[in-house]
Amino acid sequence: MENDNFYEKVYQIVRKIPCGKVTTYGIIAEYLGTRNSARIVGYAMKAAHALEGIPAHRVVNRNGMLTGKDHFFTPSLMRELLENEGIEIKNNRVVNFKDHIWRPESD
DNA sequence: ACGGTGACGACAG
DNA sequence: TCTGTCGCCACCG
Repeated sequence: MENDNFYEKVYQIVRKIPCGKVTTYGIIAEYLGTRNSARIVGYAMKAAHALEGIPAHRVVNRNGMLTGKDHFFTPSLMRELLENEGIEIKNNRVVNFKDHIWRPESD
């Protein structure tokens, strides 16, 4: 279904991210056909904070860094949620980031 | 209606 | 390798 709302498109993808996996803003933007709008994806995630069922903590930047942690209720929440799912975080970064990447196309 | 803003990413030095 | 700069564009006041 063509949804004109860019945010909603982003949310639909983020909702699909499996437990224990992560993806990046750029991957989502690219999958939506707007490779240069990764920034907008991040902006959308900020707004997603108010919604339910959006695992925003599973979206990190291209380096696997938790750049959005400051936008959570507490800065440590993002890390805690990921660690609960078996993802190890070291120095604000996902350890073995490559092994945890999930892509929308593999859904 | 319009300009500033930003949970990014690519590239130059 | 690491830091700085620039382009990108939907949203909000």
